[in-house]
Parts: sequence; structure tokens; C-alpha cells
Amino acid sequence: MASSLRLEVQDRLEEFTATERKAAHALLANYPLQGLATVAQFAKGAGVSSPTILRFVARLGFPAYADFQARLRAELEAQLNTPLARSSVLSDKENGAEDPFVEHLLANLRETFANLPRVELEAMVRLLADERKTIHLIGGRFTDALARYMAAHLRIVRPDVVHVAGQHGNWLDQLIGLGPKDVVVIFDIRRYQTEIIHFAEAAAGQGATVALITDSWHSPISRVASHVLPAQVAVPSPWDSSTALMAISEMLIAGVTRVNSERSRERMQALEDLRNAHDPLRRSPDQL
Amino acid sequence: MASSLRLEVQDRLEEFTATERKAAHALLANYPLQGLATVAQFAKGAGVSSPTILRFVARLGFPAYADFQARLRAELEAQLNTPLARSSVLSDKENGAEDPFVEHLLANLRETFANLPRVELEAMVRLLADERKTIHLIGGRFTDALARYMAAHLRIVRPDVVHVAGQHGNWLDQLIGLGPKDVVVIFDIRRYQTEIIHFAEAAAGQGATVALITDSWHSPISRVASHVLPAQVAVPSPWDSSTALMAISEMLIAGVTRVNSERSRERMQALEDLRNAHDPLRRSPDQL
DNA sequence: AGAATTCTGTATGATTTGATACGGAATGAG
DNA sequence: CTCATTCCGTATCAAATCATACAGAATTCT
Repeated sequence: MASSLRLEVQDRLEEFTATERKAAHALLANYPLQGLATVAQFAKGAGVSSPTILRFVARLGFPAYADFQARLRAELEAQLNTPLARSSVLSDKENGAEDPFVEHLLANLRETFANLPRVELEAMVRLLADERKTIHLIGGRFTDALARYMAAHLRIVRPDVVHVAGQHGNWLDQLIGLGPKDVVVIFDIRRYQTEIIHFAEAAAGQGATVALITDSWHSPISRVASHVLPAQVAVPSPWDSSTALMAISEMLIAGVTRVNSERSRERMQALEDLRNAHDPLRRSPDQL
Repeated sequence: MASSLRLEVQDRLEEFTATERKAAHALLANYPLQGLATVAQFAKGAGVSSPTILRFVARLGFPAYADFQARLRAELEAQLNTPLARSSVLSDKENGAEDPFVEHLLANLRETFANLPRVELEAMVRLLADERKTIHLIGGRFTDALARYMAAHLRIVRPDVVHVAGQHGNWLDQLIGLGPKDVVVIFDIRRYQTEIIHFAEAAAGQGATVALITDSWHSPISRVASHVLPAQVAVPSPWDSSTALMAISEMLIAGVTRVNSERSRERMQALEDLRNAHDPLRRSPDQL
């Protein structure tokens, strides 16, 4: 099946009769909306009669006009749902630019990725994808959610992923076995919590690799970290923003998934099978 | 007349009745194609009855459904004839200097806030700031981290914040006491988990207010939700992106903090004092 | 708590739409 | 020039669609 009906119509233009070709040209001239109108409107637009439109559609291989429209609709929907395609269509004030909070978020992301060293990013991806290592993730009061988020994904694409949770009494237990084959991923932004700093220093002291995702005012942990990814976190609010940290996390997750693609695929498939087995209410792909 | 019906629908969202708003959300979620389907399909997609769709369209000022569709068709035709739109459809990597993943993230954020109805956002802020209510937050396999993140912030600026965690066996316990004075905030994106759907339905059935933060393919929960905030989640990766969800969460947190400013200030101050007492290594307070 | 009002789905009617049969027009062959 | 074949539009029918009236449900107000 051609990716677009437009191409198929163009290719098969000679097969059609003279009047059917009028219909084809009318469709190509205003693709795909002409085909989403009623038969009568399509016919009028093409200067032919209704039955000609129906014969044209039938010759394209559609059992009914409704099927033809469904195809056009699906194509159009796929196009419109591409964020890139959509954003280029939106005007500036439709881009939600008025809200200063939104402005800051967008600027933070742009700034973050502009300053993000790609080699550092790739190095951290390789580190996280290395299945000989054990990955420990930990975060502060608010950023712990990010550690958890990343752990949930990493667990699927690789083994030996540990989320260091709970009160810092427990952290000590985790510290005991740490060594050169361990990687500690730390999320830490302003109001750096001393417990986490201690944890990082102790882990580094025992030979573990420390990877840090932080704000642009580097946390004290950066002294002992072998990899640092800084993000912009300032927004017009008493709180700092973790959106850029989340973005970095997702880039790392996507990267690791790409590197460990074979394992990722089989484990995700297994997960999907499990889900289907337990979930007969799964939605159909198209609900339009 | 607004340049796009989408903006008008967003602006006038509060004029509509509860069910009409469902129709509006369905339209915004799949704009404009949902409105180009038949009334019955539109109704099914929105989870309401056909007459509600017609009343919704009538309230927008259209004498007939056909006029409404004509307007959508005209808008779409204008868009599709824009050179920008064509180019974005033709080749994706013409502009490929930047990382496509980053491009998608940025486009997702822009798109998300462009489609985010401000009145809906403010309504949800008021809801979350209402200290007479109890806030329950819950998320799915991956989005649970967002629920946790939001709970960590809300707990500081208001009382009665509960994160519904753990296996869904525990959820049932939480369900028991739910009533009209409870607000359930749900994070749910594609691969909607049936347990969460059941939780939402049960909560709504007991009179609790359901607020949903979801992807643009509205989750089934939107049927029982009184507030819905949709986000863009598609990225070039096997995973969906939660960055836009995080951004929305932070806007909500900032909003609630602003509304409950007096309480927020005193509680944040208390937190700071506590930190200072325990943390002599604290860095200088402001270095922004 | 009860009444009034608004809201929303079911049922039904009027209209439009997709689909088809059939007769006439156009084209080409012999 | 005549016949055969293909093609195309008018007329018509069954089915789906839009539209509305009405009654039950929900909400608000007193």
C-alpha cells in the first residue's frame, strides 16, 4: 500500500476513463479535503456526476465511499498528529507564548540542550547501558520522583537497576556493597541535601562511578562525579523546575533503549504480552 | 471571530455544560478531524449522546452541524495550503541539524500549552488549592513518579495530600472513604492500565471529583473526569514522553502555591528553619 | 428538604446521502 | 455507414444522517 493515496492516484492516472480523470484531478487539486466532502459535493467540484465519483473510488479498490474517506481521514490524522507538522502551522500567539511560566520552561529546555555536552550525554548512555554494572538511582526530596521514573524504565531494558528509596537510614545499607562495578546516578538540585552529598562522597570513595544530573549551579557532588549533566531549573515560582531534568532523563532512557535494542525489544514484548493477557479491555487503535 | 475555532472553544469552555465540555475536549484532542466525522461518531468518541453534540455546536453559534463542518473544513484547507505545512510533511530531516528527540520535546511542550485551556488549568488550580478537600494523587506504571512529585510539593503548601501508592490491593483501602470532599488527581497516558480506570470510575461513583492529566488520546477516564488537561507525549522512542506532563504539573504546583501564598510561605519557612537547624553545611540562601 | 430549573439521553421524524439500475451518448471496428 | 462496445448521466431506492420533541435525571435554589 502506498504511503499516501495521492501518490497512488497519480501513478494510476492512466487507468481511469476520461471523466474519472476529472475526478482524480479535482481530488489532487484539493487533497485530501475534496475527498472528505459528500459525493455530491465532490462531483460538483469535479464537474462530473455522482456515479462517476463512486466508480472512480471503486476503481481505486475501495468497496464503499465510506472506506475511501476513512483512508483519507487516517492519513490526515497521522499528519496532523505529528507535533513537528503542527507547531509549524501554529501562529506565535497560538504557541501559548503569553504565559511567563511557559516561556521560562521552553527557554530552559532550549538552554539546557544548547549547553549539554553531547559527548558527556553519550558517555552516560554507554555507562547506563553497560550490563556488567549495577545501576543505583537516588534523588532528593523532590527529585526522587525522577530517580524513580528513570528506574522504572531502565528496569525494563536492562537488569540490575536499584532505586535507593526510603529514609537515609536505609541508604547506609545500600552503601556497604558498593564498588567499582557500581554506577550511582544522582538527581540533585538547589537546596542540596547533605545526606545525598554524603552518600555520593561515600560511594565515590568506594570506587563506584558517580553520574550527576543537576542544576546549572553545580552541586557539591560534582566534585566526586565522573559525569555531570547540568540543566536549567529557574522559573517564576518559589520552586525550581524539574522539567529539564525530566527531559534529560528521557533522552538517557531513549539512548539506553536504543543501545540495548535487542534486549529492550524482547523485554518490552514480554511486558506487552503480559499486559494483553491481563487486560482484555485494551482499546482499539482507532476510535474515530 | 477567532482565527481558529480551537481558540474559541478553549476560551468559551466555561460557558458549556458539563457534558458539552466533554464534547469540546474530544474535539480539541483530535482537532479538527473529530468534528469532521458524523454526529454519531463524534458523540461516541466523546462518550456523550448525539443531541449533546448538536447542542454544543449550536451553542458555538452554528445554525446547523453542516455549517460547523464547513468552518472546520475551511480552516483545515487553509492550513494545508500553507507552505510551511507542506514542507514539514515532505521531509523530516531537511532541518535535521538538531537532535530530533530534542525537537520533539520542544514541539510537544509548545503544542501542549497551545492546546491547554487556561480556564481548565485555573479551575484545577482552584480545586487543588481548596483546603476543605482532600487531594489523592495516583499514577500508572511510569506516571506514578509524577504523582509522587506533585504530592511532595502539594504537601508543603496545603494539608490533606495523599499519594496513593503501592500495589492496587492497597488502593481499595483508599477507595473506601472517598466522597464529595475528595479530589482524585490521576496521571494516565497510553497503555491505560485497567486498575487505574477502575479506581477512577469507582472514585467518581462515590462522588469524588476526578481530575485527569493525560495524553492527547484521552484516556477512558476522561468520561468520568470533571477536569482534563491533555499533553503531547509522542517522541522518536519506544517510550512516550512525560516531560509535558511534568511541565503541566509544575504549572499546577506554581498556581496552587500562588493561591495559598500565605500558608505556603509559612510552611516553606518552617521547612527552611528545620533544614537550617539540621544542616550547617547549607549554602548561601540566594545565588540566583 | 422540597421545588424549580437546568441538563441530558431515548425515541422518532424529516432530510440527505450513498448506491444502483437503466437508457442514451460517444467512440471505434468492420 | 452500421454495429458493438464502452462510457456517462438521470432517476430512483434503501440506508444513514441530522434534527427535534419529550421525559427522566441531576443540579440549584429557596
